[in-house]
Amino acid sequence: MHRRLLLLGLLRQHKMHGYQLNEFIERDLSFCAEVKRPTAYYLLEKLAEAGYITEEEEERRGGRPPRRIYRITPRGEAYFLELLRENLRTYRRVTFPGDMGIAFIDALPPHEARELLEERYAQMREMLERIQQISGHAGAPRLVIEHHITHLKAELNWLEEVLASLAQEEESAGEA
Amino acid sequence: MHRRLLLLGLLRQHKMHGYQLNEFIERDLSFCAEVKRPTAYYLLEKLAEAGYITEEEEERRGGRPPRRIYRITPRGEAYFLELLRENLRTYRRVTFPGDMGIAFIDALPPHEARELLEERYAQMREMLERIQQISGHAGAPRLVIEHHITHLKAELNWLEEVLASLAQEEESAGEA
DNA sequence: CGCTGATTAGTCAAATTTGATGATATGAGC
DNA sequence: GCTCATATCATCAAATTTGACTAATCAGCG
Repeated sequence: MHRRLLLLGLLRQHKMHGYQLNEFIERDLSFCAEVKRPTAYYLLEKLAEAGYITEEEEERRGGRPPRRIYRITPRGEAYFLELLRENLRTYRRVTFPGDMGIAFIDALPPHEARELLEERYAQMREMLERIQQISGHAGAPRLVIEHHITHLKAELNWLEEVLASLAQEEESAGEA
Repeated sequence: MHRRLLLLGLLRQHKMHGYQLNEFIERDLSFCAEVKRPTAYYLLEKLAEAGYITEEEEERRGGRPPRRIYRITPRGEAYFLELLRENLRTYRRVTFPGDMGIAFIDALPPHEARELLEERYAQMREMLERIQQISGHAGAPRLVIEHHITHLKAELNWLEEVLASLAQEEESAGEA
């Protein structure tokens, strides 16, 4: 449902055609939202079927696919608020794909595990910097950016501890 | 791929039939892994097709569906290590469904938003406690539990700030 | 001008994921 | 010894998600 909420929330601000919507999501929200192009078109169709948005076809010059302009309806507005309340009210836990590796980390020698996780660590640092850059950039919601910054800092801290404990394992293995 | 890694990782420890696997995932790993029953069966089939695991049918008394025992193969072992290295090496950003609500929080009066988020906050606290309980419980990987604890604490902190800023908005709105 | 690479706009087939369901067995309580 | 709840073992149809693709227009340039 959070994807529908996103689409409705954006259409609520301005009517738009699909491409615009996707551009915006990819450029400004890719750091926090995961909605690929075809998914967005799929959902737009669903939302239109359900009467939450309207599709108007706009003639385009040439043989290019005509673009469709989506606009939220009053029912869509109401649905948006419903989804919004539901979203704010409930906590949905996230799962970290990266945890699966951690769960089986003992399958590798500590030395190798540490090297691999150091690459991961570097990528997390980069991501943090990229997000801190966005801060100025309008279009991205401030609170969400701050959320991701908080989150990434916590992730970095945790990973530092893991790395430290791996270093210790290496040491005691070296002694033995 | 992280789901395949999980299945292979578990089968690497013991051969198992699908039901057992699913039981374990639901009971001990649901806090960190999201793999529903049918998904697991689907992936087991795929892994078997690819030769990473073998399926042996075991006759069951009565008319119950026969259970199939899955066992990892040497190729599966190699594939597991490949997936494990890849998983440890790369950072995959997570997206928070709950951010979509935050992004549009201004659509609600601060007062209502705060009330809703307070419910969310309570659920997060509960989740934290539940995870802290697991700590003793064997079967769940320690590092992953600690990861989630770190994460949840950071989430709680962040949400407290959001709540505080909403309270402030309410106040200044009250004055006006 | 004619070519190349980017941009615009959206579609399709295929892979993945899940809610709902089936059918039997086992155990607890009466 | 009967009934209802729960456990065992999965499958199916339907919804969702995405990688790959089409096909036209446009901007730059030698």
